[in-house]
Formats: sequence, structure tokens, C-alpha cells
Amino acid sequence: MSDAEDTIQRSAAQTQRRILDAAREEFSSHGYGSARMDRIATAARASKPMIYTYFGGKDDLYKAALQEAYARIREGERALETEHMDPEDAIRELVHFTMNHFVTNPWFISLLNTENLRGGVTIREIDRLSEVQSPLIQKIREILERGTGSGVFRQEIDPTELYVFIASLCYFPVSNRHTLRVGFDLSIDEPWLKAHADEAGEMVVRYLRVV
Amino acid sequence: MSDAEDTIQRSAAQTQRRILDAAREEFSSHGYGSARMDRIATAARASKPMIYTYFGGKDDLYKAALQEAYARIREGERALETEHMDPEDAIRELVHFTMNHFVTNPWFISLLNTENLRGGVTIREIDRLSEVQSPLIQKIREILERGTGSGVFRQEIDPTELYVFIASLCYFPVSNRHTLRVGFDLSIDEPWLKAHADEAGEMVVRYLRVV
Amino acid sequence: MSDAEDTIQRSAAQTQRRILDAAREEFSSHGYGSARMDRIATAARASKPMIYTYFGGKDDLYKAALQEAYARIREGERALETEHMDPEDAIRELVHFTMNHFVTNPWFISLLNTENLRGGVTIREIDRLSEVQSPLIQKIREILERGTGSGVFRQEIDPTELYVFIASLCYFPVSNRHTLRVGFDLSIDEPWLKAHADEAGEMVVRYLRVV
Amino acid sequence: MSDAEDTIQRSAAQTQRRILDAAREEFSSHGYGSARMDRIATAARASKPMIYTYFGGKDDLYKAALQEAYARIREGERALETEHMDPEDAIRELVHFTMNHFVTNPWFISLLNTENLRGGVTIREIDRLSEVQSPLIQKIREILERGTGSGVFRQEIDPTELYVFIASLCYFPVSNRHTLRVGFDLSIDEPWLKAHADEAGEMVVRYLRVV
DNA sequence: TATGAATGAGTCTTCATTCAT
DNA sequence: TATGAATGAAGACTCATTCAT
Repeated sequence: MSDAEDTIQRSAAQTQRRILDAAREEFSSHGYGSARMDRIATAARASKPMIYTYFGGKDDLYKAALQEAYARIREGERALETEHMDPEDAIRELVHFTMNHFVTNPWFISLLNTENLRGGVTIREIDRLSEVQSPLIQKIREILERGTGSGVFRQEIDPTELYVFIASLCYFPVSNRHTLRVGFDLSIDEPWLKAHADEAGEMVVRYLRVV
Repeated sequence: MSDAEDTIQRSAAQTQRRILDAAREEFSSHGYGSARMDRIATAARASKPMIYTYFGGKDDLYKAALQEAYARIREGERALETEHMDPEDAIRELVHFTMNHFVTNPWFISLLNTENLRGGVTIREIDRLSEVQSPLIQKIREILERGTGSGVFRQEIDPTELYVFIASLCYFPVSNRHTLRVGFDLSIDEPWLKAHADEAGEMVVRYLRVV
Repeated sequence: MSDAEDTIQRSAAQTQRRILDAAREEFSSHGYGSARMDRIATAARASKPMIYTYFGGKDDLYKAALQEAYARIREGERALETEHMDPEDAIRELVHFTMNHFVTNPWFISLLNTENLRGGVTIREIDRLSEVQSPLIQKIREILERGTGSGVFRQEIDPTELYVFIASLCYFPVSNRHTLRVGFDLSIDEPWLKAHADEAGEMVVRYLRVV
Repeated sequence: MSDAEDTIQRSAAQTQRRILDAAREEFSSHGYGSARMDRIATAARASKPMIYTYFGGKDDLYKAALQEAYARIREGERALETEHMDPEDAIRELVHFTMNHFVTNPWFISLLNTENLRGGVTIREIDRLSEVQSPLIQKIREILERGTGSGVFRQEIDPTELYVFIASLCYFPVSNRHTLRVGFDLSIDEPWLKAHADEAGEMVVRYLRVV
């Protein structure tokens, strides 16, 4: 490959990256129906035909953005290290990590909401499921095994279900921040969420403990 | 009021009701941006101008639908009776009730997702907050008081925060049913949700219990 | 005719009058295309079906309003009395009267503009021309005859053409008040128009004088 | 600039020109409220989105058309040359020129009528007043100065007011051609207008002459 | 690779008009 | 006579998408 070709390819890859970033931002900010191809093009400093050349139509772009969003999130989840912690601390850490992950990447929650609003039609099409599966399940399994092994945790807890609980506790207050503010007079900011995660950790730990 | 006037007024009220029902359905099925005034009119068996006469534009109709959705949900919540139950059972009942309420009225979750996606701009405009405030908070306060009084529950639990936990545990698996199916290979149906609510109730009760 | 019938008929006539007044006001304020049947109904304190019952559609109502506008204006013109004045004073009086008539009834100018914009399609349909013909022509003819008779005015002046001159001088500054303000930095208010009419009278008189 | 860019840019400019021409024609033929964006697009051989891309909405297009109409008219007025004529002839020439200008560009009168019907809201927004100001005022001032200098014209005549008189005499018979036909049985065609301009010139000259 | 120009097919909204009582 | 309820047809405007270079 010549240097010139290489430069072109790199530039092309950069353009694609900017488009994908802009698309993630746009779809998460506005949902699918209110997202605008125009705004994506502008934000990506690309022309609209470029989007169509690289990604196809709006649907395809949304799909690409969703898939890449999952990949990013899963990638972030791999950073969590709990192997060295005692099981209870590991659970608390997991809860904090999850809460922090949602707070730090709010576009992910918005994309999930958008996709669920659409009935999950797009995620179902994404075949490369490996990038969709959460590595957290494996970590939870490991923690639970150590906990039951040392006798502090109850048996028969399913890792996936436990993850659903933890995700629930962290997802809802972030996702529903705006409606909670009005309906419950809650001002959900980072300190509030931090304290909330503390309590959520406590709740999960108590749930797991043997009597 | 004469019979004729009565009939006419009832007819107008019926049309408005059909429009509101159709709007709730449409906005919750598609989100704001993908909702179609055309479909709402058709579903309501009304002409488009009627919508504009009765409700104003799309924004106003969305606002009316959102407000009425809250009113409906809050009305349903008043049906919960826990005063006669022992505190732990009352908490478990509350969790089951909440889960069931979300499952039975899936449009509410979709509307909340939609509104949060929009940054809560509309709910903030709805002034009649009385219909937005949940009566469940009061019920929770009463249960907690009885529980702490009889020594089974810990002190210093905030009713609103507790409600956020319960809502979190019930909301997430319903709201994210589609993405959970793919990401975690979960088939979230009513039996699953029922069992999940059982466990969630257990979790909350353990969280509240004195040691 | 019974008293009851009489009352009904009177009330009907009043409604028609209010509609016609409202229509004149609406069409002159907004032109044909921007006029709204709704606003006319509201202003007339009548229901829209009443308008259609009494006048037919928008076109017919416009026609009725135009015809009645002419009748009103012509009626007003009959108030001018110049028979007892000396010819020059009579001409000056005629100019002032015309200017004042336009200023006092601005809707007439607007309706004429609207109708000319439409190519005169409606006025051509109005058959009862008697109410369209201006009685001023006759008065001008009389003044001119007296003026030529006494030797102060030139011969061979056509009354109709003279009226066009006088109308021109009075119509334009009233009709084009807004564009003149911007294009020529003129603030056209009543004092200005009064002074302008003085000069216009002078101009016409000089035009008529023998050498 | 490359040839390709040149061609593209010229094409965009041409489209804009066609739209502007079509808009002037449409707004002057129908007034604002009855003008149709559809017809403008068709007449301009452009698609509707192009209009919105290049000019914004109907209001903005109207504004652009009005502004350009003034520019065109003022441009045409610059063609008048009276410096070399004796003052009386210059005045007669000015009247003929004005009449001819109105007859040749009937859309201008229609646009002025439309704008005055709207209360001048748009012209007031057009800031580039330089293109709105008539160069004729300057020419009139010059003629008057020469006339008073040579003793044939009276002093104390204001150029702007004189222009209003001349414009009045020429504007009205053209603008109100259709209503005059019916109300006064006048058939206003070019010969009539030519003769009328002759007389109007006579009238103005007599008005200016020293007794 | 890249983009300025262009558009078909909607999408919201309005308006003159009519129905039913 | 009178009107609250209703609508077909059209209006302005938008948006995903493609053309032409």
C-alpha cells in the first residue's frame, strides 16, 4: 500500500469515526424519530453523502451507533477488577462501578431507552452478540462463588438475575432523573447518586448474606 | 341542561377522550418524534382538525397525554391497601403491586422514557403537580412507621428513597425487556416478572429489617 | 306579520348587518386571501353557519361586503354640497372632502386595493352599478359648467378625468402611507394630509384656470 | 475557482434568481395571503425545498422579493436623464417617465399595494434603505433649482412633496385600473394613460409656474 | 474521496365549508 | 333562527435520500 493510499484510508477511518460519534450523540440526545441526519453531518464535519456512502441510511447508521455503543460500554466494564476483594466489598464495588458507568456514559442509557421504545427491533438484528454480552456476568459469578464458598453468601443466587437487580438500582435514578425531579421533588445530582449507590450496595449485600 | 345539549357535550367529551387515548398509545408506542398525528386521528376515529381544535398542536397533545397518564397511574395507585397488613407483608405487597402496575400499564413506562429522553421539558411545564405526586409515598411512610414502631424495621429510612429503590427494581426489567432479552439472553415474560418481584420484595424486606 | 315574526326578522337583519360590518373590516384589514371566516364570525358575534346561510361562501361574502362598501362611500359623497360656492372654492372643497373621506374610511381604500389586486373580478360581477357610480361626477360637471360659464375655468375639461386627478392626489398618500414612510422618510399623519390637500386643491385650481 | 465550482455556483445563483422572479410574480399577482409556494416552485422550475433552503419561509421569501423589487425599480429610475432639458420639459418628462415606469412594471404597484395592505410590516424590516430611497428625489431637486433659478418656477416647493404629487397622478390610474373601469366606465389602456400623463404633466407644470 | 445542489414523500397544521340537532 | 361538532382539501414546511460533478 502506498503512503498516499494509507493517508486516504486513515482519513476515511477518521471521518467514519466522527460520524459514528456524532450519530451516538444525536440518537441518544433525541431518540430515533427526532434525530436528524443533517445535525449528524454537521457535528461530524462531514457531508451527508459521506454518511450514506459509509453507513447506508438512517436505520443502518442507528444500528452501527447502537452496536458501537454496546462495544464501548462492554469495553469499559472490563476495567472492573474485583478478583482480589473480599466478596461483600466486591459487590459494593460492583454497584458503585455500575452506577458510575451509567453516570459517566449517559448516552448509553438514552440509547437503551430509545431501543426499548422501538421494541428492540435493531438490537435483535445485531448478530455479533459477543460484544453485547456483558462481561460483568462472569465477574458476578466469580464473586458469588467465592462468597458461597466462604459461607457468607446464600446459595442458589443466579448471576444474571443479580445483575438485573444491580443494574435496576443504578439505571432507574439516572434514566428517570427528570421525571423524578418533578414527581418526587428529588434533585438527582452526583452526590445524591453516590449516596444512593452506597445504600444500593448495602441492600444487595444484605440480600446475599446468609441470614 | 337539555337532552340535546347533553348529547352534544357528551359527544365532544367522548371525542376528546378517544383522542387522548389514541395519543397516549401513539406517543408511548413510538416516542415523540416518531409519533404521527395522522395515526392518532385514525385511531381516535376523529379528523385531524378535531385534534387541533381540542388540544392545539402536537406538543400540546403530548403534554395533555402525559398529564393524563400521570393522573391515571396515580389513580390506580390509590387502589393499593396495606394499612391492615403486617409491615413486612405490606412491603412485599407494595413491590408486587408496583411491578404489576408497570406490567399492566406499559404505556406509562414508555411515556416516562420518552419524557426523560426529552430532558423532562414537558413534565416541568405541567403545573398541576398534585396529579403527578405519587400517593405511594404516603403509604410507604405509614408502613415504615408501623414497622419501626413494632421494632422490625430499621429507623432512618426515607420513604421517598425507599420508593425509588422499589420503583427501580420493578421499572428496569419491564422497561428494558427488549435489550435484556438480547444482551442477557433473558426471556422476560409475566412468570419471570412475578418471580422477580418475589425476590425484589425479599431484597427490600431484608434491607429494612433490624439486623 | 305577527310581533314574534317581526322580532325574529329584525334580529336576523341585525345579524346580517353585524356580519357585513365584520366582513368589511376583515377583508380590508387583511386582503382576500388572508381574511378568515373564523375571525369574521367571532367579530360579528355570529356562528359560522349563519354566514353561510345568509351570504353563501367567502367569495359571496366578499362580494356583498364590497358592494355595501361602495354603497356606503357613495352615500357619504352625497353629503357634499358645493352648489352655493364659487367654482374655485367648490373645487378646493371637493379636494378636501375627498381627502377627508378617504382618511375617515380607510377600509374603502384597502378594499379597492384588494379588488384591484384580484383584477377586478368581483366588482365586474356587481350589476347594480347605480350604487357604484360616484355622484361626485355630477357635482364636478356642475362646478365646471359654472366655472366655464363665468369664464374662470378652461373649457374642454372632462369631469371624469378631473375626478381621476383629484382622487389620485388624495388616494395615493393615504393608500401608500406605510411604504412612503420608509421609502421617503415621510410621516403621513392627519396634519400632513390636511396640508397636502391644501396644495392639491391649489394644483387642481391652477390646472383649471384660464391662463 | 475551478470550472466545476463555477458551474455549480452559477447554477445555484440561477436557481435563486428564478425563484426570486417567480416570487415577485406570484406575490404581485395574488397578494401575500393568496400566494402559493407551490406555484412559485413550479414557475421557478425548482423544488419547494430549494425555496426553503435559499430563502427561508414564505415571509422571508416575500421580504426578499419586495427588497429586490425596490432595487429593480430604483435601478430603472436611474435611467432617467433630465439634466440637459429645460425645467418645464424636464418636469413633463419626469411625469411621463414615472407613468411609463408604472405601466411597464405593474408588479411593483401590486407589491406596494400588498405591502400597504399588510401595514408595511415587511418594508420596515428591510434595513438596506439605500435601495429603497428613490433617486428621483435628487433629480427633482435639481430640476426645481434650475427652474427657480431661471425664474420660471415658484420657490418653496419641496421636492419630496412634489414627487408624491407626481407619483399620485401616475399611480392611481394604473393601480385602480379595474375598479375605475366599472365605477367610472373608463377603459384604461395605454393610449388613455399616455394622454392622461400629458395632462398630468400640464397640471404639475402649471402648479410650479410663477403665476 | 468528497460535496453542493436538488427532490419525492411525507408531516404538521389550517381553513372554508357542512352536518346534525 | 341558530350553533357545537366535524372534516376534506390544501397549505407551509421538513427530512431522508440521491444526483452530478
